[in-house]
Amino acid sequence: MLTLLELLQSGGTRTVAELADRLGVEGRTVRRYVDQLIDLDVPVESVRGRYGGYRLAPGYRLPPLMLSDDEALAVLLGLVAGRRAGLTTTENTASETASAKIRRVLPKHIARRLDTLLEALAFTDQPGEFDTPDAEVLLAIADAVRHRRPVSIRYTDRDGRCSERTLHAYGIVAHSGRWYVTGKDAQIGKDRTFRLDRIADARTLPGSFEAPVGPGPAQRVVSVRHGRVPA
DNA sequence: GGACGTTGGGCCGAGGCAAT
DNA sequence: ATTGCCTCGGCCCAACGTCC
Repeated sequence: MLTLLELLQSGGTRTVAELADRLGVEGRTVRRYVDQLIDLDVPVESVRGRYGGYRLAPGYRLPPLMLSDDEALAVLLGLVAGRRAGLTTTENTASETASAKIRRVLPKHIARRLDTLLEALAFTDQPGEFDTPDAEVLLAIADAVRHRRPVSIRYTDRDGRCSERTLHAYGIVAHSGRWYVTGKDAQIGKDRTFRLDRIADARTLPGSFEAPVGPGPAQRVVSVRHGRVPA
């Protein structure tokens, strides 16, 4: 299947006969492999009729990923722990579907051991009900932090008041199951901390700003939570 | 519209492999 | 040794798209 995926990634539309020849299997087997790739959410498109064949949907360039048993286990446990700690985006669905995909291709003996571990595993913290941030917002702000570019955000505060703000974002912090962004509110000229799940939209703006001196983003958030910096 | 090339899907049998 | 499951190959027919 991975060899088939590599052939399709080389571009163009390829017939079953050509793929079967390259793989050294029968055409019927190629169609079965394609079915399995589609089951794994690989966007393989079929084109009927003369000059038809199989091809990958435009833009799909994810390489075949080979993980050892231990690596797959580590990724799954990380996803489980991240979900439990509230460190997910888009209402947990991306994390859950990623887990399901890896779980689906795990060897049976590893899957059994994983299930055994998850049954025995307990967390000392009580599960929280966290509002997860929008993935697009998270990525846009991360990009603004990295390139020191101002970012325009639409923010709803705890009282439900909505406002447009321009932020010089210093960094993103995950704390107690929530995501925060720290930075200078350009309108009032003061450092602020915003909960990411309360930001509905984020757009990077032209220009740049100087990196602040002093504590990092995490220390700034902790200061906010202890009331030493206006929130 | 018919011929042709191609995919889609069902069915069956052979062979490999693990469990019993 | 037997059984059950899975993969693969072969065959068939239907459906679809293109070409003449």
